[in-house]
Amino acid sequence: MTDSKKAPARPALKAVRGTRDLLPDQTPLWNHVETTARNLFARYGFGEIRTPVFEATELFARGVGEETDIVSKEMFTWEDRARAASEKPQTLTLRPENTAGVVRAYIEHQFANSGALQKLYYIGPQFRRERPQRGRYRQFWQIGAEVIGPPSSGSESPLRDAEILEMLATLLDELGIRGWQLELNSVGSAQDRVHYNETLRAALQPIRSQLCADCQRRADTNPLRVLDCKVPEDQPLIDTLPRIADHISADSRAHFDAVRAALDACKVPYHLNPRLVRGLDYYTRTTFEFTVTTGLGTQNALLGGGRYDGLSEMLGGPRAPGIGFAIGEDRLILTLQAQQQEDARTSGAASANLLDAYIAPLTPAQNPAALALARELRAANLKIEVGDGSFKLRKSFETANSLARHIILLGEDEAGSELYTVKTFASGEQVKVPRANLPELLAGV
RNA sequence: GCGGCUAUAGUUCAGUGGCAGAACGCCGCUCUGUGGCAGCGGAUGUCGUGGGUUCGACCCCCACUGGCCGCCCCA
Repeated sequence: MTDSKKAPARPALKAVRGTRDLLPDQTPLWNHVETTARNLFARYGFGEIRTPVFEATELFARGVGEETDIVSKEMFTWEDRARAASEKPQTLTLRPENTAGVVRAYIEHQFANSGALQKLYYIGPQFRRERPQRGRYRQFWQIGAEVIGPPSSGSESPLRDAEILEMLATLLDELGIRGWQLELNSVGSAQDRVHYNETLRAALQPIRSQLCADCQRRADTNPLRVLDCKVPEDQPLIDTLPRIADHISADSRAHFDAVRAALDACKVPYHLNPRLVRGLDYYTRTTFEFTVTTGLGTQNALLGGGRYDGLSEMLGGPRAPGIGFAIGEDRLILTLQAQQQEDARTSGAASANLLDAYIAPLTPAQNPAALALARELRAANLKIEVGDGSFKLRKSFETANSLARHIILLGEDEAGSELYTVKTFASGEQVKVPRANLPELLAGV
């Protein structure tokens, strides 16, 4: 080592803004969420897809929409070097969402030719250059799924919409998320949306001067977003605006009614929200959000999704209607953690994730035997930590008590005999057992 | 991207223009093959970074960076 104060002061290296480390005290919960989701998706016939974390910028520009906030100001984009002088450099982007990538893969691998309905899920990081906040990070994780295929595969069926929603309700229930609410709406077909936009624009003209500054701007740039306004004073006026539900085609209405009928049959509760507008251009017909009240502050949307009947064609592919969703995994975890804290306050119980045993060699001479014993017990699928013979016995006990349910002493007494001294912390009982009986003893509580 | 609040020990947080603090945790001892409890003792640290004001700045001012809250938007 060098002298203590010689090193020149340098700024410490830190995880960059909006990114973070997930440490061992958190990762078990993440793995639990992901395992639960994988098992559930498998039961519904979904297969996993993993697409690249970066794609050609054009994919998102065309898929998500040039005018959306995501594409216009939130993407991490850079220019890749040209490989040859004759080649133009390519503009690449870290994926801000995963649906466009999945649909790109669907087209690229000619899934449509199979004629089959594709059910695909993904779990992975996404990237958006936003101001970080609770429940909003620059690298965040989404668990999502897509159902897509040629119309002949039934991809347009309202049954698919309802199945997705029912699956999500089941997932949140299985994870133990309490108090979730499903917000449901239909924004109509692409054509419906064009017509409704004009209707809305016209209706906004006479009242726009009475609206908040943001809404006055939205009235021009994106009238649909006026419906999303949260300023209390604007609400009475917004309530007078024409509703999407009254301006969608008979087909779209029938589709939406069928989705609702199937949800009712499955007893999935939902809340019709005629103002639910989603920010990505590709959404058509059914749109939805699941919200919670615990742990997320104003970022109360746990997941969102909807139908995207025209996306494949927007990306140059065949007609392939689809529906999908993305769960904000970070937000799901925040909600679960907030719930756990609530529970801890009421019950006071905090369950520790303890190892099965801590092996304490009493002198350095026992270290090799201790490691050999650990190897044997770990092979028997037990969770084991090994101390060091230089530790004082007191320290071994203290360390063992914080890490494990049992301590195994390994000293001169034990070395000669084949009997091991094992103490169980919960009961305070201490016994001597033969080596062969160790796994059974340690596995018990 | 805009506005507000904030940054002190491993952690949670006090603090005053003049020697850097508490609790918990950590280490040691009481206690040399027996932990939890208790007592005693000890170390905590570029006071986020860089400038400025001042005889003197952890404190006041500015900038930057990070975090939190709200807006925008989204998961």
